[in-house]
Amino acid sequence: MTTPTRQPTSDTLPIRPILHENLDDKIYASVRDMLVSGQFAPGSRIVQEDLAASLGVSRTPLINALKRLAQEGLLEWIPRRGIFVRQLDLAELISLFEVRECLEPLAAELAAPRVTPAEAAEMQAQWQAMDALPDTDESHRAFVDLDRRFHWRLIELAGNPYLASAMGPVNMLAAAYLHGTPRPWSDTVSDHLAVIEALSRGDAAASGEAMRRHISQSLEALRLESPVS
Amino acid sequence: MTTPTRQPTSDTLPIRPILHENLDDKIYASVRDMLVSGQFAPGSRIVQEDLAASLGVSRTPLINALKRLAQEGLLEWIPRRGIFVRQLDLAELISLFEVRECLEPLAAELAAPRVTPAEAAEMQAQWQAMDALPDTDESHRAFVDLDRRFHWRLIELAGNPYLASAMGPVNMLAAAYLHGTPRPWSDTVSDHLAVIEALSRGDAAASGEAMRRHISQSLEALRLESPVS
DNA sequence: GTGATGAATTTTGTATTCAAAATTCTTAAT
DNA sequence: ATTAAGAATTTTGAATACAAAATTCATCAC
Repeated sequence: MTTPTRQPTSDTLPIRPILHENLDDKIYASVRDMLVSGQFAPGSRIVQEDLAASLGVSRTPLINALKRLAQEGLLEWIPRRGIFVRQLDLAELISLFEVRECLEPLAAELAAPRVTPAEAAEMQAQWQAMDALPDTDESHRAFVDLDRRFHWRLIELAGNPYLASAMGPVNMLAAAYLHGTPRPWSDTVSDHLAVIEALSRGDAAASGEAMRRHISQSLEALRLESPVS
Repeated sequence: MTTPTRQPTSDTLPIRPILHENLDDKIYASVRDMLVSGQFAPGSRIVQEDLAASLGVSRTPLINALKRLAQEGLLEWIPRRGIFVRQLDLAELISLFEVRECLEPLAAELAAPRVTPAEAAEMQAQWQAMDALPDTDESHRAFVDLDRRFHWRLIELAGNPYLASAMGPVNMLAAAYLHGTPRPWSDTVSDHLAVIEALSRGDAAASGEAMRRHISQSLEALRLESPVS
């Protein structure tokens, strides 16, 4: 550290974002995970003080986290009334997938020229392995997890921060409320492999198109489903 | 009030969202408008206590509002460092328009079957009137305002809450940082009239396509622009 | 027994307070 | 004169405190 690279002093954005984690963020992540993994009964009320106590923090940072979750749609905050765990009906899930159908292909298009051959090969291997797995609870979890990581990775690769922040809540809600896949595994796997194939060729249009087909088929399956899973 | 329609009592979502405005929301709206109308120097730092004092509120609700604005991308919140007014460069504006190019056509598609002939006629009249206006500062404001209302109305008509919440921040950022239109007025007007024509026919595909052309041409114009307006 | 009225309790919304971290300013040394 | 070190100040992060609103509970009238 011989060069004390001076920070720009005032009225300028410091260079590095820094990740000085504060309590808000930790509580946010923690409550979000509880919600996504279904640890609260849908529709149930959250009492600030109780949850604060059970997390061992004060109400102040908890409120910040809850406000954020409410903004993202996982909670419903009704002023002077209370905070409730959102419950999505089928119509809302469909609305959610209409947005996904639009944004996921964009992610794939933008990601196509940025995927390295090595990463494409790795993705392909992972999904091919998935196809061989037995239908246990364990592999179900692995499947859902790989699915989430796959879609999120494409968004990262796309390198468009506004796409990422638009997709964040959408994917979270989808994860929280879609506890079973709407279609058989093997269909999902072959869809993903088609996307990966197009990505590995760096073909943006084909990648987007393959992704659009994938999501729109999930959407079709949803439209045929019964009200609640 | 002879029928005291009892609210569902516990562990259920009350029926109506209610709009019991709290300080957070009022401060949020107020600071957002200040930011959008360019009342803070881009990149400048916001000191919580100063702003709280100038608004006549305490830091607590202000912080909530600022957190929300940071999440939406209008502010940059760096923990233990400060809060700064975001400054978008051209690359970020382009990223923003890539997302718009994707979502606005969806809004138009979904809105098409829901637009009444009366509303379509009104929109058409408004935009035709715009075309005749002289190039003054006054009519510039009117133009920007009508543009914002037009796009937002389609999103409302689309009736997809997730589309709306994805578009909210995107449109706000676009409004905040796009202080001039990237293309000549008359082009924008004819684009919009084309969209309205398709909408009035209830043709979802054509509406979406017209909207996509509109946004993608703005995007093209942006790509040719110099770094800052 | 049913329903309404009002008191008691709970819970939220906001302000205030305090400690920890960062920045700025001052002073001293080379 | 320039740099470095340390003290003073500012500002943020988080807890606590308090008032206003809503809910619950108990009592009483019919």
